[in-house]
Amino acid sequence: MVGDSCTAPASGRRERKKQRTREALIDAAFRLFGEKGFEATTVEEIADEVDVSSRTFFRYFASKEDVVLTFQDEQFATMLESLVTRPKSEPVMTALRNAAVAVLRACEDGEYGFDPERFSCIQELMEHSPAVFGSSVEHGQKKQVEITRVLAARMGLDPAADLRPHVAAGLATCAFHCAFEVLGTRIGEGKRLSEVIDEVFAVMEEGFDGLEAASPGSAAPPATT
Amino acid sequence: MVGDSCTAPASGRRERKKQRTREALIDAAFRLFGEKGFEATTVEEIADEVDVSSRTFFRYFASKEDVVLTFQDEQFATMLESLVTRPKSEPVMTALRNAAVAVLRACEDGEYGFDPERFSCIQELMEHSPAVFGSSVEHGQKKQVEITRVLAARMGLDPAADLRPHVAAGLATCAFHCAFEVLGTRIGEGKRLSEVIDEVFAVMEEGFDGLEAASPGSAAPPATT
DNA sequence: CCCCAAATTGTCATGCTGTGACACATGTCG
DNA sequence: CGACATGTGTCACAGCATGACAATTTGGGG
Repeated sequence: MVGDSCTAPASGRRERKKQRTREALIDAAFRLFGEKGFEATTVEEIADEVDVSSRTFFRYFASKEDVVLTFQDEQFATMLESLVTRPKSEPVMTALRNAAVAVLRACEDGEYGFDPERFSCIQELMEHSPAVFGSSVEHGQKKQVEITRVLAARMGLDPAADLRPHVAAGLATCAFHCAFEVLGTRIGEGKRLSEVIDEVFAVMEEGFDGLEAASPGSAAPPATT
Repeated sequence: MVGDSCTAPASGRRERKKQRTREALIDAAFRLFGEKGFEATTVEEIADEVDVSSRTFFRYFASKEDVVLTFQDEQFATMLESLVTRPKSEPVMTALRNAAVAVLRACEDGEYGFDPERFSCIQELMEHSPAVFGSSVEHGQKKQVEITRVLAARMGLDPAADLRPHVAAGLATCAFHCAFEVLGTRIGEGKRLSEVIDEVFAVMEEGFDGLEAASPGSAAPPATT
């Protein structure tokens, strides 16, 4: 127990099987969610589809929502990576904006390991299923503290002593929520999420009252990566 | 059915009794939540305390969380009222800031119908109970569209055609989340929520990168009402 | 006063989520 | 192969939430 050297010590076979089961559960879940909707799909049905017991499902996922959240976690991790990669010369909001746009583009275009089809499926779920929407918002809010940490480091501030990293991280989360909400209105029709979030960040930087507070330096263009 | 003249047509008595039951349920719920925590309290216990069946509880509240959300709804309504009262000369963010600070002060000081004790009780619940926190965030996100409507009207914009009211409303929601989160860290120790949210708005207006983007006109002081 | 109609409530039944306990079997390693 | 660990199925159970129906209370008239 002391010398716990390996992260995935178990010999390959077991681990691979678990991974396959997990993937199978995710696939089955998304298929059923797509066919019958999230609420109308029971855990038992998902488990049956993969031929495991319901109990086993809950050994892989803490809840039905967790299957969907899994994905959000990956996006989130990618966003964080993208964020730390941004040159320190960029203003904070610009870095956040570029990181956000980058990760959404990746999801939409299937770069990295992302599956565009599943991405849009999740968007559907978020719009039509309150439970998914709710848990996603909640989860995002919890994850926000990680953004705060990264930003604090980037800004050279102590998150326990300065509000700014918290607010900056909050604005990023807010941008996602806004973009998502707008996507469901007439403004967002036919637009891609990455596009909309870019516009949201633009509005944040420009301000609301006429042209009163148009920022000086940081009117950075969308960035090509 | 056509000439539906009355809002509360039912003869006063019935209505009053229902109201009493409702209040009793809320009181019992908060008392138990305070004693044993939210998750450890079952609906049955709450109902028993008031001597009604569990089934009846669910006729008054859609869920256990709903008891807490009831409150948030009142705060929200008050905030909206406060917002429409703000002079149109104020910049949007200033109006939001003043409205937010006003409603939180009211909660803290027991103005209007607010109960300060219950207010702080809810804050406790939000910090210690994921379910409450989650449903609150979710609920707030849903209510945000109402802020968007009000702001759009104030700004003279069509919310279906312009991003700005959506973003402004999002920033307000974000300010609440941030303030709340910060309250749990060392920065917020001993501070009142109204104080913290005021600071959060200040940071939003000032920007993050040194003094680079300090806003010109709208550095409004906290406002005394 | 008494009966009718409407609203409120209790009871019962049911489905689903999520968890704990325990036995079984399957993979792992010496 | 044998000892051990790990994953899985089964069973049991608690809690949330909802539908259906009967019983009760309440309010309004005749």
